[in-house]
Amino acid sequence: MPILMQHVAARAGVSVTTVSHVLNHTRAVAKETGERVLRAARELNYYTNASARLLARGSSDTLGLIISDIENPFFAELIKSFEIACLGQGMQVLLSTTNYDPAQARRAVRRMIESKVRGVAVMTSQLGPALITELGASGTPVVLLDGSDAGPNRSSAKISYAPGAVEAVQHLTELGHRRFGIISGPSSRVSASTYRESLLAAIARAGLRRPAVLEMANTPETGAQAVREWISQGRLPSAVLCGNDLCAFGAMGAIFDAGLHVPAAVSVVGADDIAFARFSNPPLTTVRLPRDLLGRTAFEALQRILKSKRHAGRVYPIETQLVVRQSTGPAPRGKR
Amino acid sequence: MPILMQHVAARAGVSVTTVSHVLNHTRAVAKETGERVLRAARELNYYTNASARLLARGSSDTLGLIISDIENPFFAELIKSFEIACLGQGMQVLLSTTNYDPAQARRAVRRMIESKVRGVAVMTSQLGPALITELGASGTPVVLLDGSDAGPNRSSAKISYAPGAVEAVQHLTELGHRRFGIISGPSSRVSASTYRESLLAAIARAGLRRPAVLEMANTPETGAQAVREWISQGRLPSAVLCGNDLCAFGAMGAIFDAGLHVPAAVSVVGADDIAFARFSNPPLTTVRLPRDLLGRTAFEALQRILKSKRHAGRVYPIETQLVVRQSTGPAPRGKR
DNA sequence: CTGGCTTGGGCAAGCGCTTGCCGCAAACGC
DNA sequence: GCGTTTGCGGCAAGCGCTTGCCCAAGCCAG
Repeated sequence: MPILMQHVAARAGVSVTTVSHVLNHTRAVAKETGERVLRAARELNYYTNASARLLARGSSDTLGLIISDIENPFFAELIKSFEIACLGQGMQVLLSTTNYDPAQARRAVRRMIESKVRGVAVMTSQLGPALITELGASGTPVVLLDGSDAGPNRSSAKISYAPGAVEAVQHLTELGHRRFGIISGPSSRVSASTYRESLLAAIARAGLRRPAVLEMANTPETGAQAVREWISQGRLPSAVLCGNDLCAFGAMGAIFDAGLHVPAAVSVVGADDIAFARFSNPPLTTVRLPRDLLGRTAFEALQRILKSKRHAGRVYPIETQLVVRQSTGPAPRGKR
Repeated sequence: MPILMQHVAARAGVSVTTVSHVLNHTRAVAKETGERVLRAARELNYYTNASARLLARGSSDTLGLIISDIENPFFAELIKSFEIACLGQGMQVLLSTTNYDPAQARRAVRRMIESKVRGVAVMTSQLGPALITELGASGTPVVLLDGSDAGPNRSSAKISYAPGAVEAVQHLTELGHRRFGIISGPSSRVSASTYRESLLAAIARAGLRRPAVLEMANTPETGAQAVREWISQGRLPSAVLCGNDLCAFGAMGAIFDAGLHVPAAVSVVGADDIAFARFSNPPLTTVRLPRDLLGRTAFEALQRILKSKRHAGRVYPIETQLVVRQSTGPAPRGKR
């Protein structure tokens, strides 16, 4: 039913070999012949059969991208920068999400391998080591987000939270804050606990006592819940550091709901710096994790592995940085 | 190099035929044989070659999804609900974005056709009629977002903005507002102009004079710009209706920057009801477009076409609805 | 005139899987 | 006791494209 290469060949009066070569620019063809082929293809509305091509070629021009939750704008922005980088080099992106579900993660990995992607960027730290190993065993180059060691066919982006965490704490102490609170993401997420530890270390180094730490889910709902909890206990810190921006939004909302003002009564710091952070009210001070850089880096890391003879991987450091906006201000008197 | 079906067959002591049938549950096989095959596959770490399978089968279990901008949370949420619906039925999603770029849109469409997806949900109204026709010509079932007529192999979600628009205007007039302003999305987007017209109609029906209309890009930046423009002309409306939530956030930001208060000085209404609308400050009153319903509907529409003998399409109405939160309030005295 | 090169293009063997068709036993029906 | 199911499983022909190998013709130098 569909138009095949043979039809194009017939119409152009050449063999399928020639059609294939013309379509793929894969060997010199007389100008006039090439034009005839192209014209025939256009007139017949020909589409190559991607699977036949892939099967014959044995390798695709696609890179896989595995993320956890597409609803989190952080990932959305990451996807975009990764995609732009790919498209720019004529490659395609095959996206799969895990939604933090191990079964879905397994399927995502299988899909990547079965689709013969050239490499995959695993932009979630949720994918267990077993799955990573599986990818490795299949010989697929991988870029990880968990800062783990690089190796053959494996690179890794190591996000260093320390600089941002230190800046944030310093910023806050300079504003007179002494009583900190941390609303951390779930410890099961490596990124979450790493960030929390960086924060804790920075606070300790500043000579302050250990802050209250609540482990939540990094969602607006739980951010709000954490604040309510503190309030009900009568121990709301004057500065709260959140596991991500979403959580910070929820926290700010709960603070307002309690009749308090940000930053007059309490300062709030987020993490990630998603696009919305600029548009919240007040605009959110946050520890920025450069998503666009991350996407581009993931792509380049993959490219580099693919091009290197020995498929050697590397660790790519990604630095965080504090972005000061208006959700942080001087500590309220007497409450410091 | 990779493990093929023949290897599994050899190890299980059967033919590739049997392996294939076991793996696909496609014909009865002695229990014991089946187990041997499965075990062999597991031990060898076998992965099906997706392209070979697709080529042999001739049809995939994948649905395409084309959206414009993944950074817009509206789409992210749509993707998620579509994906969940697909996964629930054992289908996969192939996502492509256009980024409002015609060239990329072309590539997205080609990719869908070449990948032999079973159907594609075109969740952007940006894809020109030419491309839609192209999809149609290839015999791919399609669900559109533009409310265009249904037909063979083509269904369409018709978003009716009217109910939400009417509710919004009514809500605002009940609060005493008389001077409206509309920050519309670009007329080139069908959805944007449809919404604007619905708003205009509702305002006219309320017996009010034609509001100021500014055509912008539906981004926070341009939302802010629109407000600044009105302020500098000294004609800021008491109620502003925005083309989407992003734009509303920008508008609210600009209003605050001008030292005014939302909703005391001016009421703001968004559109879409993205997740963030609940977490802005004040939480945004907005005309909700049910994304999750949209995603599910798109999936079901495709399924229905695929199952129906005559591949008949339908129009699926999607209703909007006002969600009142705190960015709207009584019109300021003397300014109504 | 001839051997070697270059240019243009066709033949056909795969790529790894699915599936219609068929064969073989054992079980069954009468 | 013999045809007929029934259960199980193999053979091999594709699916539509890519690509190594080969051939023909034209051209130039020797």
